[in-house]
Amino acid sequence: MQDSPTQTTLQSTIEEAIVSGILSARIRPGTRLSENQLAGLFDVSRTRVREAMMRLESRCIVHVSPRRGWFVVEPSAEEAMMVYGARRAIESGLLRGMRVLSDAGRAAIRDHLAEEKAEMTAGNRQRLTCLMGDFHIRIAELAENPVLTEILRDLTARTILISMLYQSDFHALQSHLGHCRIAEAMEDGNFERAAELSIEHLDEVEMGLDLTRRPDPLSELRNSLSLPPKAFPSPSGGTLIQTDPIYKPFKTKGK
Amino acid sequence: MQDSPTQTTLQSTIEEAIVSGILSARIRPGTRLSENQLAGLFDVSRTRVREAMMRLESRCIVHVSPRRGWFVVEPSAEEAMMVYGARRAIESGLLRGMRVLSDAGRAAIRDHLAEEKAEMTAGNRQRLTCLMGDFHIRIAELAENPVLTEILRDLTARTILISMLYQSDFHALQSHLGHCRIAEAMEDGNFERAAELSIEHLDEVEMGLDLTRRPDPLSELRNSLSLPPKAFPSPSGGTLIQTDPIYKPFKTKGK
DNA sequence: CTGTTCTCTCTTGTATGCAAGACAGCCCGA
DNA sequence: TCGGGCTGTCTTGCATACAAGAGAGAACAG
Repeated sequence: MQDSPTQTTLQSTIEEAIVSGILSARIRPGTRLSENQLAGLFDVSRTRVREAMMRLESRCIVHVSPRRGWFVVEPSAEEAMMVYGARRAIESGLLRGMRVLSDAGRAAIRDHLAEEKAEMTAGNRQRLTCLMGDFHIRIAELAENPVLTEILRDLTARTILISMLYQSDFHALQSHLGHCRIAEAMEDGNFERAAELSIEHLDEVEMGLDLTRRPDPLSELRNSLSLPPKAFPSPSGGTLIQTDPIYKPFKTKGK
Repeated sequence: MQDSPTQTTLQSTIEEAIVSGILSARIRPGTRLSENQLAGLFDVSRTRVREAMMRLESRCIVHVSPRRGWFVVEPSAEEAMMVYGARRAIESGLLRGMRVLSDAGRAAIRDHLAEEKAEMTAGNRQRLTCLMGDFHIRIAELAENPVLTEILRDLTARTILISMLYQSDFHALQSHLGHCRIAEAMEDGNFERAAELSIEHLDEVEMGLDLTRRPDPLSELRNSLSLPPKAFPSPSGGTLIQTDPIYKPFKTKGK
């Protein structure tokens, strides 16, 4: 009766594009996603764009303000804490439940850490944000449980949005070291220790956030003036969706 | 910018109705959900029904077979194991991360266990299935983390579908005792023990499934003949959505 | 009786059209 | 100079129309 045995949730192209845009920190929280623009970009009608948006909304990645538009979520401080809390519970539970680390898994982790290290010297913040999130997805993949992986992928997307909002300065080295410690414990086969370390790591990252800061109340103004976002250099170009001002200047009284 | 601080995912009425129908074991896996019928029932157009379906699909609760219809998912054996694996990781991680059990929480658990006990003597299997699932949602609520609660609610829904498919006989007493043990450990403040017990409990339940059995390959035929499902008495009535045969008899050459 | 083809009706897939609301800018009065 | 209403243009919300595919049943050939 089921079409595919594993039933991997097939996403629409639009959905994938937006999620991967967030996971790679190319799309900022609060970005407006216009149905018409997306429909044009992907050459489909608004109907299918809306379907993608509905799905993204149920994954808490996108949010609609009635008759104003769709926006990438800007998690509140409270929500940020919840997301970190959830990740602590899930990732630690996942690690503690592991029994063996396969050779392939060991290799994947090593490769990932090497990449983190390499990219740290390059210092590309956007790329680093993406990598730091990816580590946790890699870990989830080790458990070979697509259900968990999918859950953690969405939480990672939200985490990346959170760090774009609240992370004043980026402790890449600290994160990297945290990841190394977790990996070490895993290589030792000490998954209980790895679980504890993952909690510590997530605590550290959460502590590094400035949750008192309002999520950039000036972002709208900033966008309207076409200024670059606060702590980020303006993207080099080629972004799928630019963070446009909400309302572009009208054709001054065209007819 | 955000409309609500906690941003609780607001579901459409249709979505809620279907999920709650599953959580209360009134809707069986494989049930066809016709867009037209739902549109009629809720007095809206197909558009809104489809939106609800899209959201449910992204939550792995519903599944579309192209141009045949929407169906409540029938998780495969493999998927069933993944769901249980995910629940083990998440629920144990959640419990192990708890620090205190509030008085309100203690009361909620006690009330729930009492209700389980009461309903066991009554022996209403449908109601019991619902209660047994609810226990885990109650636990999630104790952590006061809506993100986790939502994740576990969806996993619980899928679990209920799984048990409707694979649970040959219903070990309500066994489940109830497992819940009692977990609650006891929590009341003692021994959350580590509670976490271990939750893993054991989920293992037990999973072991109680007959995953070798194909998910009722005759269900379609059975429905077409309007026979009651295998081990369940036919619902007393008042169900929101009846498990209709896929194709009702046509008006014999109406025109 | 059995298998094949055809037709007809149902289903979802997708685009489109219209309505209602939100906001920017204008105009005007104080 | 400032504030309040008006208007126009954008947005999403929602219903509807039509296209395309899937399957049941009828008709028919062997």
